[in-house]
Amino acid sequence: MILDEVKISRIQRLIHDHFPQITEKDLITEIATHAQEIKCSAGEILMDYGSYVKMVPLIYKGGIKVTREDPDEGREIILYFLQSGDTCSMSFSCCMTNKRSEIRTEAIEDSELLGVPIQYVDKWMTQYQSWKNFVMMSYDQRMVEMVSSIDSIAFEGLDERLMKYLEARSQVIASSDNIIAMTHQEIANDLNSSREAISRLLKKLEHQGKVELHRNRIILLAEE
DNA sequence: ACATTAAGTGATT
DNA sequence: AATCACTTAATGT
Repeated sequence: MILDEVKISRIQRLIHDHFPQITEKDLITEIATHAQEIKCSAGEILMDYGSYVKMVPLIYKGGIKVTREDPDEGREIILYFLQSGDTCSMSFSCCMTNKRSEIRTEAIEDSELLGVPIQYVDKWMTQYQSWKNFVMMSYDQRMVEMVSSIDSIAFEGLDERLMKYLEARSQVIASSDNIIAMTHQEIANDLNSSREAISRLLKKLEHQGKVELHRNRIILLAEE
């Protein structure tokens, strides 16, 4: 079918543009043939705590936040953000071991991704060097982020965590100009803190000239 | 003009 | 630093 060929070459381009680590031509063709194009809009939950994972996502557009949740009293804490070029490492370990998801992933803006069925994820590991590298690299990257995330929680004050959060957030969102469209309450939820605390810290950051505050939106000002 | 919701503030623990 | 109670301000109808 001509349509299929169009689809395949489109996906090949996507991989080429967003996943330069993946190099083998055969591999790219395989991804293009077997992967599913998935689109989701902001706010959609892609994977929830307890659900089985049957796809590994290759994100090429948008932003996704990965959170851990306390089942009692819906407290939530950010683990990391995913954006174009990223994949969810947790999904590897989940689908390899056929365990339920320990995390929740939620689109924070309209996102697009390629879903690779798990049987191929496994198969390509032994077959393609660059796939193996890609998987290992993303594991490594995520581990580093997790460790630094744990550091922030354990050793840093809320103020530093907030600043990091804002920076991470503005990176993920393809912001026209560092505008973060969120309420203080939403940020507080992500950081497992209270709205008032966030408001006060944001005020401090504003006095330091690091942000500009408006209703429903925070503008991150460039550092000197 | 009014209601609703976001944000700011002070006091309490 | 969390929570409460309250005020002030922005926004939608």
